[in-house]
Amino acid sequence: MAAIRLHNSATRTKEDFVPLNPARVRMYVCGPTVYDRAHLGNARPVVVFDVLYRLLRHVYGVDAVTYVRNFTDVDDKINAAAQARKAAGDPRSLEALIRERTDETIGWYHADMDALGALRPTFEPRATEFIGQMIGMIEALIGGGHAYARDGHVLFRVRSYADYGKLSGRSVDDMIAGARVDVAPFKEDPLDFVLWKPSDADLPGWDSPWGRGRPGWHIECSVMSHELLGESFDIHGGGLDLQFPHHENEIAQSRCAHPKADFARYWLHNEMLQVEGRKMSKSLGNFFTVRDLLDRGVPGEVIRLVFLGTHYGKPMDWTAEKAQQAEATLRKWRGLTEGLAPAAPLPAVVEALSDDLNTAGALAELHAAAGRGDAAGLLGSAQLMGLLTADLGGWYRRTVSAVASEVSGAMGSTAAARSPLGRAADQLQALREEAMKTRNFAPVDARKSQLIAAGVEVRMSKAGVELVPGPDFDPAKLEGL
RNA sequence: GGCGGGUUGGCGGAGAGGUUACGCAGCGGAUUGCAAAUCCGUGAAGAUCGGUUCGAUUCCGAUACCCGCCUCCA
Repeated sequence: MAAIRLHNSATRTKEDFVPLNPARVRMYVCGPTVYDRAHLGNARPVVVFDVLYRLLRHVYGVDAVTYVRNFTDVDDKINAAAQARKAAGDPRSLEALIRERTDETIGWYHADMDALGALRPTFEPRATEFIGQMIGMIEALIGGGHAYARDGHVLFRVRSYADYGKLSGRSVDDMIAGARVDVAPFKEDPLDFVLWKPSDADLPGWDSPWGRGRPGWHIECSVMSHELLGESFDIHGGGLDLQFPHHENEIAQSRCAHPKADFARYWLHNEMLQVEGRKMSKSLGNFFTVRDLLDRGVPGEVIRLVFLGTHYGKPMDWTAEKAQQAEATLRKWRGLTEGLAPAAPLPAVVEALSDDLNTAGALAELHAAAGRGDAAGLLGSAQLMGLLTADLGGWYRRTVSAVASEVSGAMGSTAAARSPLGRAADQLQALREEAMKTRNFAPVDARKSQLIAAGVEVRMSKAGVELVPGPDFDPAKLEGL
């Protein structure tokens, strides 16, 4: 079995992955703040770490891997959404409105990520379910001299952790010199960050030794990873934008609260997503959600394949052209593998994935397998990457080709039972057989043009007629034919 | 301003100090009533300038350009 090698952000080198316990491989990935639909950028870490999850399950066994991805359901944007509904006259309590909003968003998130073929993590904890443990960890940090309470706030004392900045390659002094943010008066040091902050009456809050309040952002991940994975675990992942300050702060909290433990041993960060060469942003008008793409008819499997074409450590550019190419590739592969049983994943594919998730290299091996006609190997390997699975094949089955009945005489009673596309294929076949006798191909060409105009790909050969609906297929245009 | 990453053929995008990446597009051929699809074959690269080396696109340095983070966006 090829050893897995991963680029560890903490050491900036590619290292052999050696789990603390091969029978219990543990991975934590920072999940979404559930205030709205996931945008396309949110989907990248989901797909990246889904591939890693699948690889770890393949290597260590399905039951040997524990994958935790949290939901952040305490957040000012969530509060704002709930307050807006309350202001609009909703009689329910703020807590009920927040819960409704986060429940709804989590449902969307699950539906959208399922559509990308991402397996559900082993645990998906919500921050609000761990408030008590957060208060406990904050108290421990205060007790250890790593945090202090001021005016209802509790702040982490950054100077108390010597390695602060190590993960992201920053020095505390440089950051203070370049700081752009106004420093709150209750901070001992400009970089100290909030562990707990007070809530007034129209904000959600929990009772604590420091008054009614709510947790800061970073503490939840330290607490939930500790509760579900322990003081030391193997992999911690997330987007590169989280490296600082979020992950830096997580490390500081966790290592100060549990000084004898490693916390996370391998840090993986995926690079950001761009759209047509530019940062995705609302102001540039290129902002869209996963659901937007799915509704526009881009299958989740296509999104997934586009993502896997770029190594996770490099910025990925989403383009319409890539989506088209990916769809063509999947159409071809699904055609090759339809109805087959998957073989074991090809060693070359496992090897590529084991080399720091070289998904682009693995895809090249898939192409090679297709080229040499190893359809079962292609299928098994693709499924290891979450592609060509039964769950993701709906879009393909809906556009599966219609082949004309062998003999024109068979059209009679069976024609009515065939799909519109099947009937069109039968008709074209009949026209063609007639034309082969008369040598007048004009009627065939005319019908062919109509079908192409309806978004259908027309294939004619000695074997017969085959109609394949393309991405622009419009069944309504077949009606009049 | 501080820190980090990147620059590969028409496009996308990998690995490897010396040997074909791969996909799409292009070109040639097979096939086809014509096409499409499919199959076979094929040209094309390594931002710039230096250095190390027998040899670098691959290692080191500089320059240019691009991008990200520093603002509770993955």
